[in-house]
Amino acid sequence: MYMSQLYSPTLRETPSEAEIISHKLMLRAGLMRRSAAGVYAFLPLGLRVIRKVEQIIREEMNNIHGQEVLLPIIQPSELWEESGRWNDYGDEMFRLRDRQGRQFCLGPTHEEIITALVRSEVRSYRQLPLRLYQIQNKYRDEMRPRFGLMRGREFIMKDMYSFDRDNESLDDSYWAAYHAYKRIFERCGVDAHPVEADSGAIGGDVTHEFMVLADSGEDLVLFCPECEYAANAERAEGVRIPRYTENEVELGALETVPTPGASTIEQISQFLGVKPEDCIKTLLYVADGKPVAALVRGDHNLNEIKLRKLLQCESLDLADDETIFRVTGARVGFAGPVGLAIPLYADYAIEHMVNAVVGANSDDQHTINANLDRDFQVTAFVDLKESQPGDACPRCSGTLQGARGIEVGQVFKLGTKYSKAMGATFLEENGTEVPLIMGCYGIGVGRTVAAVIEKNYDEDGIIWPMSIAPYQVIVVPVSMKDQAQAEAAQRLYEELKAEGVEVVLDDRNERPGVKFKDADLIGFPIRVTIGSKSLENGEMEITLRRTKEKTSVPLGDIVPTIKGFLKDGEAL
RNA sequence: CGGGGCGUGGCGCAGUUUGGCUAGCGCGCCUGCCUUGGGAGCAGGAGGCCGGAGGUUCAAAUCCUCUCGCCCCGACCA
Repeated sequence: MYMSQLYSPTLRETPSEAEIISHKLMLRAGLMRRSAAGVYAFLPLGLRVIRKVEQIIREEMNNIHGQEVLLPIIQPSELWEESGRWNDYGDEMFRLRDRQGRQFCLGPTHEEIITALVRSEVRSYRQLPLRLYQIQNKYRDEMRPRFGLMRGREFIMKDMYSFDRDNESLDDSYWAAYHAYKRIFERCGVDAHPVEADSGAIGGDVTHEFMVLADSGEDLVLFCPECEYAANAERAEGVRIPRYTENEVELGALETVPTPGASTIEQISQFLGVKPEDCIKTLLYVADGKPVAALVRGDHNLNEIKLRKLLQCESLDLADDETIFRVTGARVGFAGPVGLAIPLYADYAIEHMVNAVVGANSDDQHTINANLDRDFQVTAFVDLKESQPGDACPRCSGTLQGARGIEVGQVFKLGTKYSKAMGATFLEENGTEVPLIMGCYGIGVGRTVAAVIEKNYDEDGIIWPMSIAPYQVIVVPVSMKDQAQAEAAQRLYEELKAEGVEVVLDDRNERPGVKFKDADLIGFPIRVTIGSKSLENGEMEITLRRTKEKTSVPLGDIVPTIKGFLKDGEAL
């Protein structure tokens, strides 16, 4: 490809729309352009990178006996009604109608489609296991698209779905995908750490997310430096520490004190001169229409996912003002466990609190010296708090540390959630009809590209790993006006192309500084510079993008040297 | 959806508070000369009904109303 013809408009200045490094660089390097919020067009260089990542994924999926399919993006509502998600998905789903008024959606994911496809064809255990995957656009009307490819409303995703006859076989599928993922990200030149995760709306129990650690990540990952434990903070388990019994503690007298207008923990602790960790936060929820209370320590946050899982409910919302008044007899901010006649679930940490400050269930009043057993009982002690760095490791005696992570992939064991709902069954050897056991395995392709850039850049631009660089080499003659340079460049370009090297010739009549800046910005791993002096000495100069290391190489050795770099591309 | 901010040539911005006559600057773009190892220089030039619609006014980028779009922070997301 000639640089003079390449449609890759580079920008000197960063468009104001971009905030994080990968987004800025993708726009500046001319990889993509925005079309609407969370919707991007890929330009030739950007597309080449995307295609390379897809190809790596494809190879690794094929390796574990995945078979590629192409599924509809426009999906009929009926299938989603079968699984129950036509309602559950809510505003996040792009919905549309055809001219007859039939309802469709732009597929946010493809469990329904694939399950429908498989149920009509798979009849027997002899056809299992089956692993199908697709790489294509998905659509989610995100409440907040942001950071370029990081969170788009239209995005490219690889999804594999596995169908197995039993749990052992599902295990094989799951771990095959897990290990394929490790290879995929490694080949893409980025460290992605598997961490325990929550399965969210997709359902299922066992799941790992693959996280690229970067400050721009949207998730908080907690990991233990002492052992292997690593989890998304929303999933990380709390630890129940046994209650001391030997230590006698002086219990203060229960007393209700006025706290006018102090309804937040911060206000209360300030007003009463106590620490937030001496207060109990009483949160009222309505679960499937019934009120429940969740207690966490004042300095902790409640993890709603944990509460939802505990209650096994369909709907869970913070109680509205009216409900709170009905249940507690007070405004928001003055609820407490003492005398509250609804189920009370308390986080483990509550068990250790002595002489706590709690809401008095009466406007502008709190109760001090509230103590477990003597003043209130709870329905159960459970893990409810949002885990955070500094918490105890649930697996060993270590202390959890935190880091931001970009979720580039996730693997789930789905079980029979979809196959049962949609009647996807097969006949076992003994003739019984049972639902298929499913797993699903996603990778955000665009997000992976963004994550790679977040981890591979410098002040001059992108530093592509060789494996996914849009082109491997750029040949830069310092001056196109110099006949000898231009010809030597052209010759090298042809030679490299003939050798199968992906190469761009910067044939523009630009000053060298401009060419170098563009080459660095776009991030070609290898640059061959052809200047008059070195050429007279029968040499050219090879510069490696990542290290900025320059080597003068005799003309005859240029091609072999480059091929050598390509062979051990990981080093770049 | 709640809070904040921004829409002015392709990109980055000034001008808006205190309306005023041909709407500016840098970069990029076009032509010519010149230059060629890190985004050169000189000269000439093209390109914007100031997001859109109403309104106020002798006069609106500037004031008022309504809209549309985008970005950031936050709210059970790959």
